[in-house]
Amino acid sequence: MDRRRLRGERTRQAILSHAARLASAEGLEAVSLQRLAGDLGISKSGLFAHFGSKEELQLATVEEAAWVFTLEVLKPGLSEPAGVGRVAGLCEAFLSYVERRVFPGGCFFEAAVAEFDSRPGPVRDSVVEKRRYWAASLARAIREAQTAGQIVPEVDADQLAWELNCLLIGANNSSVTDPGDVAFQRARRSIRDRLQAVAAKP
Amino acid sequence: MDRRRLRGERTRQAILSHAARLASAEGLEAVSLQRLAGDLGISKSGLFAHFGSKEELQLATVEEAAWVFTLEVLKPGLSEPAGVGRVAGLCEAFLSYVERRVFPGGCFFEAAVAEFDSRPGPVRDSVVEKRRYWAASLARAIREAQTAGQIVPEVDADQLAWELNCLLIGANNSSVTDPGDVAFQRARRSIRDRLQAVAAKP
DNA sequence: ATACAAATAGCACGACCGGTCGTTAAATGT
DNA sequence: ACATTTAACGACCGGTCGTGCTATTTGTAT
Repeated sequence: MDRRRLRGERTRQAILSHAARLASAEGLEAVSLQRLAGDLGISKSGLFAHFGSKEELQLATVEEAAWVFTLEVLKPGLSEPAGVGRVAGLCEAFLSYVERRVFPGGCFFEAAVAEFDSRPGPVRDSVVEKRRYWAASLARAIREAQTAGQIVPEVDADQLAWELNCLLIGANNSSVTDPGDVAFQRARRSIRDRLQAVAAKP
Repeated sequence: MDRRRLRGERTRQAILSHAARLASAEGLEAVSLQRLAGDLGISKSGLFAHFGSKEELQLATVEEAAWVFTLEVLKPGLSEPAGVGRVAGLCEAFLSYVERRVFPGGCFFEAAVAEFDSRPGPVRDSVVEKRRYWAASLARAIREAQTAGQIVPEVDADQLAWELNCLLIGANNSSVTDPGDVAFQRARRSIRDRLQAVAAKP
């Protein structure tokens, strides 16, 4: 029946979860089958049987990370009602996701895109697409806030989304380099100021 | 005498130059001795003899990249007289350095820090230190502009430097993902607007 | 021209890589 | 109870990695 593959599905999930967390810190390519299998206490061949190739494992890892990102960032961010609150909510959800170290190495996709940006192939395409979707979500929230009259219509939504995303990614990068939470303070302050500057007068 | 090592010094320079360009695109760890030697038409052991270990090769590569960065970004940026012009000059020099693909994979240090941020060791330390020096240079230029009365004294120089750096790095990241020069347009626009907003009235 | 040291090449090593194989043990269907 | 499918295993393959050790070439001073 449908419960037949339960056992295999569970180990597969465990593999992908661990692979995503590991890859965020050490890179997708650095996660070898041997290392992964050793960490999980299973054999390399047993692990490999779940995926036809290393590339398919990487693809599945990206999908797993996307699922986590949706759950941890997009869902809580979009739970805010449309408007500046939703824009701020998305930003704060991202910062919290980085700060709580949902992935030990910071944002999974920033690490992955840095690793694969100059390496064409399906893995790169998948990562880039996910990243674009995030940027588009941010831009859409800004446009919603404009039609709601909470952000002045003169601002270029895509430009503002790009700027906010730069600050978010900058916080992610700084947080893995600098100690303490100074990076998040800086990002929150910049984002607050930036949103206030474009807020429509009531 | 002192010219005896000329031959060796030249090949060493060729190795490091190629290694830095390669590493910016594919990562420091992905640059294998075999690949490097093959590209340069020399033997692996002949190449290896110039450095005692792979780590020393990586360290030397970082130093080489730092030298290039100084020449291509810091020097032209700091040639502007102190003030907002110097701040803008540093930003523009960085953008130009990325845009002209001095390193094929974009800014060498952004690629390197993303790869080594979660991998303690001398390579990481070196990269982080270089990056910090750049951020400090930017902050110093801002403070100079404040004492020159060209930027209002209320702004937090470190905060502004962090923001500008985020935009510069964002342009670097976007440029390897998105086609065309939209990333640089966005960055230049954001930086111009940001500097105008903090400019002291004449 | 010869001697000598620096620069490079040749070669082999152990470790690890992704990947394939046949086999075993457990779960499932009848 | 038995037959079949699935999950996991251990051994192994060819290849590449970084790294030593030794030979050979090459440039220069005498």
